[in-house]
Amino acid sequence: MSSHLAFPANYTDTAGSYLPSPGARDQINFVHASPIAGSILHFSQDQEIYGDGDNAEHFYKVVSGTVRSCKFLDDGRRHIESFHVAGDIFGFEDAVRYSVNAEAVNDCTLASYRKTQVVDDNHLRSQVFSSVMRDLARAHHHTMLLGCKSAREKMAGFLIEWAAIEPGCRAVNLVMSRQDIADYLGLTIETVSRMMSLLEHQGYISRSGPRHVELKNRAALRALDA
Amino acid sequence: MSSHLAFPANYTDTAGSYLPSPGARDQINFVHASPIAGSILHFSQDQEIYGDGDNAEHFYKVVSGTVRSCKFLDDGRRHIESFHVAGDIFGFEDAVRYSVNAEAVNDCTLASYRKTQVVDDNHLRSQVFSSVMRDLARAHHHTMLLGCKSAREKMAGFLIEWAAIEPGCRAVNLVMSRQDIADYLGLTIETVSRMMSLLEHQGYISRSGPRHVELKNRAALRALDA
DNA sequence: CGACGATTTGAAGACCTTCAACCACCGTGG
DNA sequence: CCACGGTGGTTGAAGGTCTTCAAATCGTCG
Repeated sequence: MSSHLAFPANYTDTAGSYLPSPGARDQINFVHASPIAGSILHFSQDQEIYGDGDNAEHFYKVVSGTVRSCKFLDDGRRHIESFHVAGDIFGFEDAVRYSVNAEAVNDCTLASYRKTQVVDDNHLRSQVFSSVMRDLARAHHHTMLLGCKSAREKMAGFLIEWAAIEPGCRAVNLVMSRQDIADYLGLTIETVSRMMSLLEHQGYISRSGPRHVELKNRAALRALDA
Repeated sequence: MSSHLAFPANYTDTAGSYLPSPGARDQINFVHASPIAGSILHFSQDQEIYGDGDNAEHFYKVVSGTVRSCKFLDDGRRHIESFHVAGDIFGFEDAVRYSVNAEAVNDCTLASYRKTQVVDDNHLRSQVFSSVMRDLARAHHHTMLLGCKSAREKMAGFLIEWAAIEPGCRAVNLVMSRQDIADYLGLTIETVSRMMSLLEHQGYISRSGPRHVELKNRAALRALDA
């Protein structure tokens, strides 16, 4: 990726939401409806997709499952930058090498593309651009969660984020571990756990298993978020 | 911005750094060397450039001065998303309305463009795309600062970020107030002040006035950052 | 000089973390 | 069948970091 990567794209304005995967469903449908320009890959839980420092020749689109982008500090601290769900594109970096690790949160199926493919494929290019804009909006929302929120507000914001993935339904299925949530929110697993219990005690949510949360009062949660 | 915004661009891979304004100098030079496709505007300190919710028809390039993008929460808390310095493009949003406020940190000069201009102007489009990719990388770095760093490390990271703006020189001129720094780092002004004193006491920096900092040991600061 | 805002410093308290123990779930194997 | 061990999650108590509230100092501009 030395110098010129042609990047023409008719991009569709997605009325940018900061929430995960607005339009994710459409994109899933697209994957199924159209021939996929990339090759299909499978990864099992916690498997590395690429590593910080690897050659960033490819980027990926999630067909099914969930992927985390994370970074490790020298002393072992881990920071999760983002989660990618079905329809999301990730790994398209403006650099020779990846700056993060990408790992499968659970078993997942990905379509892989070469960065050079965006030169010829208008539709793909447009999707990549939309994806980058969406990532930017999400990253900004993430900085707000991390920068000026209490633990309870962070937890509420996280749940609202994930509730948006399945818009119809009140139940949120947390596919990631408490450690993943903690490293995403800049908390410890104990605090995450405590905040879950607190939100339940305060009537915001109810739980039927650690990873299955029902939102009892979405409006109130959203108020904590914004 | 209803649906199709043509977005073809030959973008140059800037070997993406997360630090502020890699290539800022080139872009400044470009501003001076080429006819500016946008109209020139001036803003005085603390003046609003646009507000959260305004129509996002335009975007801007900083010619001189510094701009902050920030968001206000209902209860008055403020979060600073990013600072934009000479050469940076900001306000190019994938939505009908801005999601943040943009304000002049100090007196500044901007070039303003309509979003539709990117359709015809290849060079501008390319710059916008590079800018978006750079913003994304910076936002990710910002989430890391906020998410898994102590106050001292945040302060060090911030100084390193600003030192990169004037790469040659050891002295950093902080154009923004302590409150701005605090709202960017998710700290209070008192903590920012204390960390400045601490870093000075520990020999990382020395100060000749509150906003003029000399980095005595850049390598050590960088170690705190990464 | 004097006044005002910005910054620094101090002391007490809140929130989150750390360290530790406990619980729930699940597959294995006796 | 139940005992056992392992993993992931929850809860409790003590401690540390950052915040809050308050006061002092610095800098700038009239």
